[in-house]
Amino acid sequence: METGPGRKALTHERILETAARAIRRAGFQGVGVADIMKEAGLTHGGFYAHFASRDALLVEALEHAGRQSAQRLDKGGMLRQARGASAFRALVESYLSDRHLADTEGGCAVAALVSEAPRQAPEVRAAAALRVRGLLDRVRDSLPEHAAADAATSIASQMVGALQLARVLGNNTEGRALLAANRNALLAQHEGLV
Amino acid sequence: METGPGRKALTHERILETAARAIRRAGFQGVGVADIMKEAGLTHGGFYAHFASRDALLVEALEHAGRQSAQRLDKGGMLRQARGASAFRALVESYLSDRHLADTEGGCAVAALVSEAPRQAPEVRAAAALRVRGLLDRVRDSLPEHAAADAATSIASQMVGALQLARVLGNNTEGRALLAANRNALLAQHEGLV
DNA sequence: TGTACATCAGTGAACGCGCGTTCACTGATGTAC
DNA sequence: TGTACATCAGTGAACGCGCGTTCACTGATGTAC
Repeated sequence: METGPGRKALTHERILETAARAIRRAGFQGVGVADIMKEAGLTHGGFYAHFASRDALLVEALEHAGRQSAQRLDKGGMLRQARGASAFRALVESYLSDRHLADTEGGCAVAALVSEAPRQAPEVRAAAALRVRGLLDRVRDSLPEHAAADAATSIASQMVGALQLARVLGNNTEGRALLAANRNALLAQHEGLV
Repeated sequence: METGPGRKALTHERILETAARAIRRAGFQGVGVADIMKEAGLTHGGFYAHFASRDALLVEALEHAGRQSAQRLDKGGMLRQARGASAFRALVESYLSDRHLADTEGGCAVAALVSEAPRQAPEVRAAAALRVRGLLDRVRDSLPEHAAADAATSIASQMVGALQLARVLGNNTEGRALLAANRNALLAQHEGLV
């Protein structure tokens, strides 16, 4: 195992990576400090050498998930755009994909955690609000300049809502149909823009 | 205090009423059996004379919240329609109102609990799926018959997503602006229908 | 009418368990001389 | 080159606490005779 300076930073990153997946999978309240440390291959005692508190971890984990989503969306978007799709179509097809429906753990943190966010400690809630603004920006960036000012807001709301409703219905015909209906409606609705 | 048959049923109802508000306020995992019983004016020991388990309470509480929302929407809708609004406009203005933004506890259970629902026990999750279908039906009923088949799905997704995103941003200018943008977009978009 | 008993909603102490957090310790590495 | 010490990431036992659930009990009411 690597030692010296840099080792702790690597461990820190590993805990964050684990936590970012864990909170999306199980919710803010669904995983404990000990679970996360164990999943990261450590014992729980060392936790407070890395984070001041559980809430501090949640904040950093949200930021980590945000960076990760940005990367993922960039990659997926470029692939789809290489196949000739507009930025907007690429975003919608990626966000409302069956893959994203199934992969809560590796997907958008906003969709995975929105309804819990308002109940968290102020710092955690603030980090979640940042993530919401980030998502709004992403949607805005995918739209052409002449799009209406409110368009990004509506589209983001619909995407987040659709993914969540589909997840409650389940990763089955019913859930996927809800997702497909939203995909079609969004693409048809903004046909003029793309 | 009332006695004899009927007393237990009244208490049961009171626990449900309390629980239905509590889960919307604090989330499925945010309130304990003892909290709810205390809030209902009882001690926690009597809980299992009313419900087989905590999950059984959650199921009944979701159903209760569903009935309550239906009533509330009916009432609000009729008021607005009496003032000349279409059923669709009444629904959108009520669901995406500043009042609903502020009143998580007394509002739509779907918006309050969606992202947590997929993580609950199968029975609870099934009850949540029922509530989602109920919401979809409500939206469908507010639309004229010639509306596109997918319209209700899109609209419900957007409404749920918008309310949640606004709640993360907060009951402030930013949150209310997001709500207003969604209201405007929805009403403008479906102008032909109403 | 009055007494004895059955019913049953609700009480409160207790259970085993897992949580977030603390802390004295270990043991491998880097540094001083 | 070899020895003694400092550093520090990670360990594991322990803490106080609140959870969901159980259960023997209370005490008010309804019923039988």
